[in-house]
Amino acid sequence: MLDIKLIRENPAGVRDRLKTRRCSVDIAALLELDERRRAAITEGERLKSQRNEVSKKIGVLKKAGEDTTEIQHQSRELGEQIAARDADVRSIEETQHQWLLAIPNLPHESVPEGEDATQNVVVREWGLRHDFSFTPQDHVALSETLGLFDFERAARLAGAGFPLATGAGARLKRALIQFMLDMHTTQHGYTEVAPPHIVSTAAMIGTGQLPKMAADMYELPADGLWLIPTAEVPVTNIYRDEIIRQPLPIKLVAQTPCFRREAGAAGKGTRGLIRVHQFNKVELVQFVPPATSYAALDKLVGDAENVLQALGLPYRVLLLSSGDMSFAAAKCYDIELWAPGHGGWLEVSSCSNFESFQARRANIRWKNAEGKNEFVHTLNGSGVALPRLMVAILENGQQADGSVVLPEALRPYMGGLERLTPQA
RNA sequence: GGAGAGAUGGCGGAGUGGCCGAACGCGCCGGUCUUGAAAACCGGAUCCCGCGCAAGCGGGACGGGGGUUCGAAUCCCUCUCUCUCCGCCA
Repeated sequence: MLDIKLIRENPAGVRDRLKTRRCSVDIAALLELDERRRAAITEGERLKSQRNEVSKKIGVLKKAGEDTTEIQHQSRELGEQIAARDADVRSIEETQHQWLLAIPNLPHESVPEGEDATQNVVVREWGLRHDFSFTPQDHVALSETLGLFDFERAARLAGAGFPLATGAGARLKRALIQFMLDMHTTQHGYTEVAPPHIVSTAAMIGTGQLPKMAADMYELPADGLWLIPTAEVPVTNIYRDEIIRQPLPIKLVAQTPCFRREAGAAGKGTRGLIRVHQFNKVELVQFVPPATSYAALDKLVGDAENVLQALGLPYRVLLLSSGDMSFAAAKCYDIELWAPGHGGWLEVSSCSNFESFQARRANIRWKNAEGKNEFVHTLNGSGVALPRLMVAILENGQQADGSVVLPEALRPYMGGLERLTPQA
């Protein structure tokens, strides 16, 4: 949520920056509404001040045993006027609040202006995309011969897009989770948390999924709850409505399933594990002092990259253009893995600085150096998402004989196994 | 799911209709004393919003929301959460 004061102080600047993400807001109308809101508040407070005086007088007169019928009548009338003013204020505030909730974050000045993903900027590339002496297979074919996933039978359980890992595939998934959590907690300074996978509407509003993304999420209407689309939601909301007293930054890592309806996304290019309704993801979340949030973002991207480097997988880092960023982000880097069988890059991580956008929605503050309450900056990034990571491991590690050589760093988590071999 | 108890400032804990934003204790900040520290003593400190260049003025907040009343931390309703007991249960 943007600060209405910022909009008031620099309406043209806000409008222009929103325009770079193809969002146009009627700033003038919003400010006019704000004008009305403040006028109603001022008038209501003037009346309340009057009533307070009159009430005080009633107390004094009663104590003196005097008649207060007339003055009580006066106070009651004031009360009625106040109630009317308060109703105005509430209704205007509600309108304004809904309006502000629907406005995306302002892009940071370092974000390249662009219409969409085609204007994203490749910041760096790491690792070698090696040539195969044979035609590389895609992960669906590989996992079939290796017996890692059963896509056919999985459809019986919840339909397409809900993968069923089997045997070494299930173990690989577990090993990767363990491997990544260990790395972030022991090398990057994160504290592991294990949050609920279901959250309230308030939590979804706090991180910005609602009201905009309702159609993309699984809802439990009987309970007013939602399945999380990412651990970002429960983990960021841990500190909702709180003034954080402990020293910042707070760095948390969580591994959870993520549920996404991906409505309308089925079809080509979504085979196997590429785009699924349920997947696991290791998520990094930080609460930092505003002054350090951009340095923290760079470091956060590095934390995710370290996972891929340790696994020896070729990747590239993109700086997203203003038009391609998600609703709440001020700046965002994507990390994409090279998938030779798929023949393209696969996004496995998205690392964003939300500045105070989420903190303002979720009301997360801290005591800054001057002892003043201030909204924190929140960041998060995948570290990393599992299905596409598995795709890359399989497709990059495949051999001519159909086996897959596992990254060395992963072997201790696979009971020393060096390679996945076809089932007899 | 049923019955009961409770929710007050950073923490503990008073306060049951009218200068209560809230006694008191702890903790915190500043000062005096001290070579330094502790102790003791003195002083200070909540947050949100509106108006104002500012000094400041005003409004609101005692878990959330609503109500009664001229006036609510205090009375009523409701929701949430915590605790105790019973039931159910992986």
